Amino acid sequence: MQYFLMKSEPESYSIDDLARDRVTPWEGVRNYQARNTMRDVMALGDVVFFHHSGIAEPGIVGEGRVASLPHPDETQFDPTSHYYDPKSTREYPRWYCVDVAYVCTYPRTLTLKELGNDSALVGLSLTKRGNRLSVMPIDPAHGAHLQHLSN
DNA sequence: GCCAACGTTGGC
DNA sequence: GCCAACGTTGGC
Repeated sequence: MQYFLMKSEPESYSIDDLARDRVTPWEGVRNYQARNTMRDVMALGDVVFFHHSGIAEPGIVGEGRVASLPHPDETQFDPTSHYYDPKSTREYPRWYCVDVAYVCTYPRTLTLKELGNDSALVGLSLTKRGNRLSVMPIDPAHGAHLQHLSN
């Protein structure tokens, strides 16, 4: 079992939205590295840390689980979608995603600030300066520590 | 709202 | 294939 982290601006999609929906396709990722992680690395049942970005106290707010095999991101085919990609075709889809199922909301936010000061999390790419990846793998030891912190 | 980081685009 | 310009992300 592997650990990953996915970022979202709560204004656009929050952990509460996922709690309500139970499962959602993680659409709208338009970065090749992030796509490759979803398409080639993730497996059913893997743990996903849910990170809120773009707010005063960014941090990890809960957990999800990979709930599907990779599949084409439908929004790339939709001309009315913000994520429409005219260069993508049904035959050769450019963008893939996985479904993410809700697991839990943490009783408190694991703030970026806190995580950046934790000696057990040295090397965590989330807290590296300039990191913009919205989907990233998390080292197993770091993942276990994050779950420990959330209790 | 600023700006660092970094991915993408397009001219050459 | 280089690289400048531009756009986006996201913390602060």
